[in-house]
Amino acid sequence: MNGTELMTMKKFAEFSGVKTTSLRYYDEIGLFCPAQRGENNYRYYSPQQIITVNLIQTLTKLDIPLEQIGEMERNRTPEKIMEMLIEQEENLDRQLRHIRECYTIIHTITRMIQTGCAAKETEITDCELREFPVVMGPVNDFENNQLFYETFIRFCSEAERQRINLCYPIGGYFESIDVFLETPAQPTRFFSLDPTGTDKKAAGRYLVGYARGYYGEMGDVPQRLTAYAREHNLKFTGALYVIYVHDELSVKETHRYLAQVSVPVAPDRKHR
Amino acid sequence: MNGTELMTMKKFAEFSGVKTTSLRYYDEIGLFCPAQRGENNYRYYSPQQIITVNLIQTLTKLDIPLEQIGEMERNRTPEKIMEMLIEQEENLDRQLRHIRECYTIIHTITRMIQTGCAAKETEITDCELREFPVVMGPVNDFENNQLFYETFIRFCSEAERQRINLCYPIGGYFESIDVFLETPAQPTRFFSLDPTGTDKKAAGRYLVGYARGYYGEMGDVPQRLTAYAREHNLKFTGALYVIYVHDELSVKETHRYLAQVSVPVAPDRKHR
DNA sequence: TTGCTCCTCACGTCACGTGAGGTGGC
DNA sequence: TTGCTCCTCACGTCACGTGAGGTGGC
Repeated sequence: MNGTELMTMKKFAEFSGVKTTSLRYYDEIGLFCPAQRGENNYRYYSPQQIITVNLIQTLTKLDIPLEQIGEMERNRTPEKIMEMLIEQEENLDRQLRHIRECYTIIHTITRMIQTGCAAKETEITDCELREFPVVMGPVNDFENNQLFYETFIRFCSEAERQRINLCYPIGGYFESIDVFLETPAQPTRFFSLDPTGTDKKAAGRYLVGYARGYYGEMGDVPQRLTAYAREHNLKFTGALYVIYVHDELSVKETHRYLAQVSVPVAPDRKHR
Repeated sequence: MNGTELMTMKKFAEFSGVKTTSLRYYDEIGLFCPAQRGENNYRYYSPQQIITVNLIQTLTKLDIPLEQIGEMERNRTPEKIMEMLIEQEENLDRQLRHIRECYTIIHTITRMIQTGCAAKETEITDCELREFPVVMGPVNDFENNQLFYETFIRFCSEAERQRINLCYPIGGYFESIDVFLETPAQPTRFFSLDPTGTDKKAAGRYLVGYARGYYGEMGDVPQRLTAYAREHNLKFTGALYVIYVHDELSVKETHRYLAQVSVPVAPDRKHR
C-alpha cells in the first residue's frame, strides 16, 4: 500500500468501513466519486480517499444532511465550519430536550401503570403519599350538566393553548370531597401529571381507593371512602384527586380503565 | 359539544392539533379511521376520537413507528405496554449516547479549529498546556520508508479494530524530539483527540509551533524549535505531539492544512 | 467452467408534504 | 356564482436497502 494503488469498491468499503451501497449513492448524488472508472465502468478508489469518506462519515454522524455536507465540502473555511458546527450544536440541544421529555413521559406513564397493577382494588388504604408536581388546567364549566369525559374532551382540545402536555397522564381535581360526593363525574379542574409543572399535589396522609370503569364512573368509591373515614375517625382536609392509572394507553376495554382516587385526611378530634 | 356531534376533517384537525395530511395517512394505513364516511366520501370524526389520536401523538413523540403503535393498540395490556416503554427507554439511552458523542466531537473539533485560527504561525511560543485525554494507536511500521499520510491512511483503515474513533481530530506522536528531527513525517504512533480516552497528553510547559502544509510537511518548524530552545536555555523533556488543527474538515487546499507541534521543555541547568 | 464481484435499473422504506384535477356544500 | 373544503391519485422526500438481470475477471 503506497497511496497510489487503486482499489475495487468492495476493498475500499472494507478499508473505509463504508458500505458499498452508500458509496454508490454518494457517487450517484455527486457527493463522493471514485478516483477512477474502469473501461468496464467499475469504480476504483484510491487509498487517500479514505480521508474524505471518513470526513463524510463524521458529518453524517452529526446528523448533517448529505446535501449540506456537499455544500460544506465545496465551500469550506475554518470560520464557516465553526459556524455550522455551532448551528449543529443547537440542533443537538433541541434533540436533547426532546429525549429528556420522552424520558419523563415514559417514567411518569410506567409509574402510573405500575401503581395500577399493584393496586388493591377492593380496599381503601390509609397511607402517606409524596408530593408531586402537576399542571392544573382551567376551571371546568359544566353547562348542560356534561359528564367527565365530555368535558375532558373539550379540555384536550384546548390543552395546547393552556400549555398542557397531553402526553402525561391526566387527572381530575375536585376542590373538596363534597363536590366529588355530589357530582363524581364533574371535576372542578383537570390537571396533567407533568413532572415539570409548578403546581403541586401536596405530600401527606391520604385515603386512597380505586374504581374500575370509564372516565367519570366512580362506582362505590365515594361511599367506601366516607364509610372508611367514619369508621376510623378521620376527617377530609383538602382537595380530592382522581388519576387514571390505566386508561386507553394500556387497556383496550373502556370499562376496565382504572382510576385512583386520593383525598387527604387527618384524625377527627371531635369524635375522640 | 356533547360528545356525539361529528366533525369534518378540518375541524377535527384543529380540535386535536393533528394535521389533515396525517389524518389521511393514518386512515390510509388503517391506524386511525374516521368514525364515519359521508355519502360524498367525506371523513367525519367524533370528539371522543381526540383521545385516541392524542394517544397516537404521544407514542409517535416517543419515536415509536406507526406500525408498532397499531400493534400496541390492537393488543395492549398494562404489562405489555410497560415492557414496550422500557424497551423504548433503552432506545432513548442509545440516542442519548449518540448525542453526547456528537457534542464531544463538535466541541473537540471547534476547539481545534479555534486554536488554529488564533495561532501565531511564525512564532514559537513557550506556554503552559493543560492535560488532555487521547487514544493512542499502535506503533507505526515504516517499512519502505513510507510518509506520514501513507501510514496515516493505513492507520485509518485499522482504526475500527483498534477502537479508535476517527471522528475526533488525529495527531502524530513522536517518542522523542530526535525522532521528529530525523524523520518529521514518520510519527511513532498516531492518536485521536478523543476526550473519552484513557491515555493522556500530560500538562506542563511546552514549546509550541505551527506548520502549514499537507500531512507530514513540517517546514522549518524542527529548526525553529531547536533554535528557540538553544536561545532560551531549554531542554526537551518528553514526547512530541503533532496535531492537525486545520485539516480536510475545514480547509480545501491541502497545502493550507495547519499542524500544531508541541513538545515539553524545562530549563537546561547545564548551560546556566 | 465456476464463483465472485461488479454494473445498472428499478422499486421499497417511512411518515408524511405537495400539488393536480375534480367535486360537494353553503 | 363564489370561495371554501373535501376527495383521490400520484409523485417527492432522504439515505440508503434489496433484489433482478446481466457482465467482467481470475
